Amino acid sequence: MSLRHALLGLLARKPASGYDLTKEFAGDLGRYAWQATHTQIYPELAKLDDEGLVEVVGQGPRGRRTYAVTEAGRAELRSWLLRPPDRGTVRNEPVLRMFLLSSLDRDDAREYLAGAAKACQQELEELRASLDEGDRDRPTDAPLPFGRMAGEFGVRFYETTRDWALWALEQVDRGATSQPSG
Amino acid sequence: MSLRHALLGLLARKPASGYDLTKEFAGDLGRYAWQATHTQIYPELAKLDDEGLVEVVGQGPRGRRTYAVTEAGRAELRSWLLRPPDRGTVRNEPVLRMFLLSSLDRDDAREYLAGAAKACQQELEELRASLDEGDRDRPTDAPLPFGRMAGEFGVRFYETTRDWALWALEQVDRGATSQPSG
DNA sequence: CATCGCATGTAATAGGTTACATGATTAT
DNA sequence: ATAATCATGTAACCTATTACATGCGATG
Repeated sequence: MSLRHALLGLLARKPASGYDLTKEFAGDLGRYAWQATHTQIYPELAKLDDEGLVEVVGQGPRGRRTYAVTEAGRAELRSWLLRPPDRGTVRNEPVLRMFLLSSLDRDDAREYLAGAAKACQQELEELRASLDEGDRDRPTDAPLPFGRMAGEFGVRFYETTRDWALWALEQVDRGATSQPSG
Repeated sequence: MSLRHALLGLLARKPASGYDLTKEFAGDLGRYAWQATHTQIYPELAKLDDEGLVEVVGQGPRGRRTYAVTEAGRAELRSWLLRPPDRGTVRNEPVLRMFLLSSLDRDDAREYLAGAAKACQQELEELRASLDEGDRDRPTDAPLPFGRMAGEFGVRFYETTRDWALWALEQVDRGATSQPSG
């Protein structure tokens, strides 16, 4: 179960409420690594509290509860992170779509791949611009914040996916010339 | 729901039994795009059959049933693939781990990142060798099979992840010099 | 005093995993 | 005979999504 470790990891950086954590998942974290919404997060925080892995360290207006990770929680997080690299769950819908394309009509596949490559390129440019902006406001030798690491992976992942789509497009076209009858 | 479309896509290439499909998910498809086991696949095939998206086209020993996609199923698959690029579910545990590293002790993070980069490199080399071998047995201008596309994405994904890990390692080290007290 | 954002939750349903279970055929 | 592989399934449990629901506090 990765959600609880994601929560422990976020709280290990600094105490936060379920609401704060929900916002983090709505950003780059949720976009490139792991999705979650408040309906999962609140019950999971309650469970972690029961198990003594997190604790309430402050209360605020509107019933706000600020959680922090406990020593036990920190130990659990560390042991999870340093466990041997069991290859975890991978479910990537965009990639699945690309796989399945090969089972379709050539013209449809070509159109889709070209569109996908273009869309990647566009998202890439937007993301890169937004990261560059953030970098400008930060001293060059400061340690990178959490979100910046996420964004960097996003950039590289888009580039990779785009290039793969272009490559796949070539393969489809090559199939078209070698099998002119189908 | 992506599983049903994965099944339709596989069957659109050629008719197969639940058992055959299970084996496909155990390979590169399940490794880079979408995981599934027989306990999900058999019930889903039954549902697709009820809905008229697939049909039984043959029986074999031990109760083996070979399914094929129907015209309705093919239409559903096509419409799913060509639907506007709603950014789908992303849950990638290895990437999540890397994100959370920044919340840990510097020495642990450094060790993990170096290990992860090395492991990526190793998997990459194995995969690349296996793909090269397959390529040798195939005519140069033949259309690439399904699994080959998957493998290619795997190679590129490993390269990207490895390079990102090395970059992240540099960031961690940079943090160490700029904040010698922590 | 209306509206927006903060902040929390529950319930129903859908999707996915693990454990359990059975039996036929083929290879040794 | 025995074991391995083929081939199917069910049940219990866990994880995730969608829809519904409530109320406080700040801003205009």
